[in-house]
Amino acid sequence: MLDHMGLSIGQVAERTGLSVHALRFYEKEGILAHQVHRGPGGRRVYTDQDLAWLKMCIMLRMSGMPVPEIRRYTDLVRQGDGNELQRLDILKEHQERVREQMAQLQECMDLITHKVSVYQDYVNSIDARAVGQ
Amino acid sequence: MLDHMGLSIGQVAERTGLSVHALRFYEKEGILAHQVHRGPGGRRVYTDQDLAWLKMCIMLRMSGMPVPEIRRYTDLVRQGDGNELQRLDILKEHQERVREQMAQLQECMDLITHKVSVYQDYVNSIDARAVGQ
DNA sequence: CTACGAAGTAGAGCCGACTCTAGGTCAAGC
DNA sequence: GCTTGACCTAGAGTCGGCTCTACTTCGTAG
Repeated sequence: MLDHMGLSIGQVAERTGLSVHALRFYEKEGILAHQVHRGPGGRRVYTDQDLAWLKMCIMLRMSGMPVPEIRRYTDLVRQGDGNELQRLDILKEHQERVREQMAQLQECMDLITHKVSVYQDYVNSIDARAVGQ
Repeated sequence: MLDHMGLSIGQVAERTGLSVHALRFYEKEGILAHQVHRGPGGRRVYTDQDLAWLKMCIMLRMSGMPVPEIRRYTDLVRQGDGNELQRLDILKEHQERVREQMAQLQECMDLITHKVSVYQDYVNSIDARAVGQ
């Protein structure tokens, strides 16, 4: 086992819920802010920062940001100071998309809730009749 | 053009936002409640009910219900009265998933909003400094 | 009578995001 | 010294949901 600082890919998989495959895939896709350090035998050693960054990427993915756009954002961060406005733009755009997505979902939810209550009433009325007999 | 009742596939595509390809695909996948009537030359003629059903399917898809599950639901409806409890189950399950999805999205939204405000403040502070010079 | 546009069918292709396979290295434990 | 298990790489495969292709058939307009 590695010493107390530095996590193996398996440990990161456990902590993030991603598969080791997905972790390697993300790395290949260039969405890790800084190159992952390698330990003996060429094994990946993740820092806590790597973990934190990954967790943010997971949030972005969960909310539907495509991998290539996460890479664009990551690239900006990697390039360092001076491009904060561009980073902000990406985030704001995504924020807008998430907002729309939530509105849509809410609309769907309203419809579903309506249908559920209609069916529930119907089912209840059938039950009541059965009991009454 | 078809007479006032009955829509062509193109008209349905327009009204639903789906492509004609997608409409044929949905039909092949069996997610139309009732078989689409055919007009002269074997062309599809959609009724207003078909349209309404499609719109509901679109809501279910938008909220992430997989096509096979929409089919399961559709099959129940096609089979007619007596299986309302099963329909209700499908809807309730989906409702739960949508609820979870919205909670997740909200979590992501909170993170993004936080990051946006941090970057916004930073960008503003840079601007202020530039103006002050 | 020719051309066009909108429809039809069957089936292949595409895209994104993983997921898995094959074959290999290495350290620890029996 | 052999097995096991976690890791490595490169690249192939999968899956869902369309999307597109190829080719045909109509009905109307020029």
